[in-house]
Amino acid sequence: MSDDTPKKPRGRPQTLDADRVAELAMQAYWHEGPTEVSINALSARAGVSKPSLYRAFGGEDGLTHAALRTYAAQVLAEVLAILDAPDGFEAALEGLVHYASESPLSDPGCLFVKMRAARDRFGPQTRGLIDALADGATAAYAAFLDAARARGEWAGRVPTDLAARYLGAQIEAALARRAAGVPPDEVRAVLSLALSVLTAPDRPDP
Amino acid sequence: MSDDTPKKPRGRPQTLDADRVAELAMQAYWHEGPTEVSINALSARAGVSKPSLYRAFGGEDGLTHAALRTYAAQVLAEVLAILDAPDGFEAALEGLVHYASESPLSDPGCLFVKMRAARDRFGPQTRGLIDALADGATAAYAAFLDAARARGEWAGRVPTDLAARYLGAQIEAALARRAAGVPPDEVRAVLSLALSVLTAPDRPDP
DNA sequence: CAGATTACGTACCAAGTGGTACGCAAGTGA
DNA sequence: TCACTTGCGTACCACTTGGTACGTAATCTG
Repeated sequence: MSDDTPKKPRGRPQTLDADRVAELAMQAYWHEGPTEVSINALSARAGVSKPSLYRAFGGEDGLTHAALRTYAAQVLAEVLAILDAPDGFEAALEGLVHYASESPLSDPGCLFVKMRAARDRFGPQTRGLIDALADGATAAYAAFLDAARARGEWAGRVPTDLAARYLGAQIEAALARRAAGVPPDEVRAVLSLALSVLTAPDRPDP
Repeated sequence: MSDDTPKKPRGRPQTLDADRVAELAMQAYWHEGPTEVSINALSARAGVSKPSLYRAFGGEDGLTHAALRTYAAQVLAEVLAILDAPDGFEAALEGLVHYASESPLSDPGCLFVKMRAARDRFGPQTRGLIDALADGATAAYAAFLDAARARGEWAGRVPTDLAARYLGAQIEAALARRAAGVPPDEVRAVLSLALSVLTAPDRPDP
């Protein structure tokens, strides 16, 4: 309760809704590819002048950062929540497969995957966020696998950290193929086959 | 023997070596990414004027087409030759894994994969070549698997065409991860794990 | 009301993009 | 020698990119 005074600002009232613009930018980057959408086009589409954009986000880096932040809060969080599903290991895996191959949510691919692929086109803020999200994702995968192993639902002989990386790589590849226009059934077939490595029992040693 | 006369051309002699320029363009696109290299930069680097480039290749589409053509003849052909190795199925697979994960040849990734990912940034010629090469690759994979099955070296229960798509997808993903800077050992570990689906014996039905 | 303060958009900037008009050099044939 | 043909590069084109200088409109304080 130190700075509780909601004193009105003095000058002209602000009419730009930064959240709305960030959301719009996210959609554009997501569906059309982050390298395909220019600031010029974006400001025109949002009905906002370019200087206003720069005032609100401080440049392209700030804009891409805000867009990715929005995407993470809005989409990635929901996806990672699949891992905490109460139906057990195989059900969570099935949820992941569904998300990455068939869900209309990822029909245009995944903004995070796309931005990760074009990582060095972005400024330092955005790069930092990309890296942080990547770390968070693999950590979440690892925790998921650890928990499953502890609960006895997963008995794979593959080390947990390799399995986590594997899981991440396969999901990412599926999302990339999705964005490239591969039909969902095919993406699903390939992804299921790949993940069967985790669910299938080990081959007996000869 | 209809047009056998090697009559000298009439005008100024040509000094531009189109093959050399195509090779140079291929290297640049390959190592720096096909969308990162502009015609301006390329013509400067090749010590050739821009109009000369346009005369020789007829525009950006022609240039990217020539570069990819060069890459296909020079690199992809050699890679596909791995599939015909006389040491058998597993050896050929091992060769593929080595190529896609550790070989310095694919340290900068694969130009074909990169161009396929940015497919719709290119003109019709280049797009056509990309599609043709993609079809050729999956056909080669399918033929490889068919032959292995016929020879009795592969007894996987997975249908051949799915296995071919799977193989292609995994190789492509490995090359993409390679280009993204993932360390070779990690790429290899993930790729080997993925391909173990093909080599491991089937799980017995319960 | 006057003056300070703030956010707004017009109109610009330099740099880079793919692409080309055109004059000139370097040869061949008559 | 002289016309003709051909390849070459300078110097430009229109357009897009990310980014900004600056005048002005809208509000609060005095």
